[in-house]
Amino acid sequence: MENLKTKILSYTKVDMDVLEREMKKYTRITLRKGDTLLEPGHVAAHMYYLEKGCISYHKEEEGEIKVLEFYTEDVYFTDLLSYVNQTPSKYYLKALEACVVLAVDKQRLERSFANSHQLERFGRLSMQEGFTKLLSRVERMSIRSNEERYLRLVEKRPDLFQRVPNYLIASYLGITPVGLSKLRKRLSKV
Amino acid sequence: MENLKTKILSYTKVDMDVLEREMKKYTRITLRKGDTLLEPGHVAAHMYYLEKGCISYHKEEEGEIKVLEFYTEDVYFTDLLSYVNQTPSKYYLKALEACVVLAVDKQRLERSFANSHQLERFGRLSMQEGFTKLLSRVERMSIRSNEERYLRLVEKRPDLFQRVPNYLIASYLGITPVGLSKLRKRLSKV
DNA sequence: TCAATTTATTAAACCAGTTTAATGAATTTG
DNA sequence: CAAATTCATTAAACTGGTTTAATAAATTGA
Repeated sequence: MENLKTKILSYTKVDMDVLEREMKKYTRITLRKGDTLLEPGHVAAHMYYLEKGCISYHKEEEGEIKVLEFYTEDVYFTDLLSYVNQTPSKYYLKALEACVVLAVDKQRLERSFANSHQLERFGRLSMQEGFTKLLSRVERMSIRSNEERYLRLVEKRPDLFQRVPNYLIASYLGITPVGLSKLRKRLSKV
Repeated sequence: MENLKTKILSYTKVDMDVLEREMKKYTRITLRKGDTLLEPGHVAAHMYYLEKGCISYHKEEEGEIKVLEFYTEDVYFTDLLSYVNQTPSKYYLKALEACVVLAVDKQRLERSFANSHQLERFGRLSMQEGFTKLLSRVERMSIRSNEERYLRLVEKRPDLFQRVPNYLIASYLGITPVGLSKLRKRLSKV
């Protein structure tokens, strides 16, 4: 749990005894490639911390996949839309590789926040960080040409191309696998 | 300040004396159409609450406008990327109509959070709400066809079409004004 | 209120990405 | 390890949006 502790402390000071007690609330889950952490119709009851691996946050409708986000090491994630309102999710959280995840359920986490100003503060700041990251994503999505969006992704998250299949990258970029293939070919010619 | 108080209390309980003291930290700013609250190169020093009007959060590069968000009544807003890291902004926050805005500077707000667990909690929950709203935006952006994205916007934020010029709507949707015009014509024919 | 400016529409030529389908490469699994 | 499945590329025909430019409509402001 060292990475998680370090993560929390990177946001704000938390007393060691509080932090140790907090760690006890998390359970470690190991996932094999293809395993599902959340699927449509279910309510997201947990907040997750990704110790190891890569998770896709995506929708599947009419046989089409729409990737909203790829999560990689040392980030918090869940389906926030379902988690916040405790409504059925429309999304999948699926392991793209073998993963190790730390899970804490919402009630417990809320209780921690209520009982400790320090942890509440950590909660606010980590939420803020997630927000700014998503804002960068929107910034990148708002680029009109596929080519520029692709190049930006190569620049910002080069690791994804090693660990995520091409057709999911295409979906993340908002194009078809065929479109991505043509785009790459065009780029390699110049 | 009644709307703002109600907003804060909708997130969590805050003692009246704390709330009243908090209100004193906000200053009311009135903007005329076209006025700028933040421009590129400047650091976002304030968090804002929009009492009245409509604000665009956008970028201007090579004569092209890219709208990331439209803010309307009773939401918090700022350039979070600049605000959080205190780095120069790349964006504009501009009044699309006459606006009334409440502003509080970051230092003061941070001090409030540090001094009051209740306010810290409010900070966390309002950040969470902003996050989920942005997530819905990403969800809508990830729709591939312009037509569906347009119809979704008509459904979700019909008011925007009354108060925002068409070419900004087009930018928000990720297409050109010409493209939007053609799209509307096609839809009206069916 | 009229002139100046900004915004919206239309047209025409063009192009990047889509769809469908086929082939080949790579990965998974019994 | 071979067979089955999944994934990536290519081709061809098509389509929806782009660019550029011109005109019309609406808004602004002197």
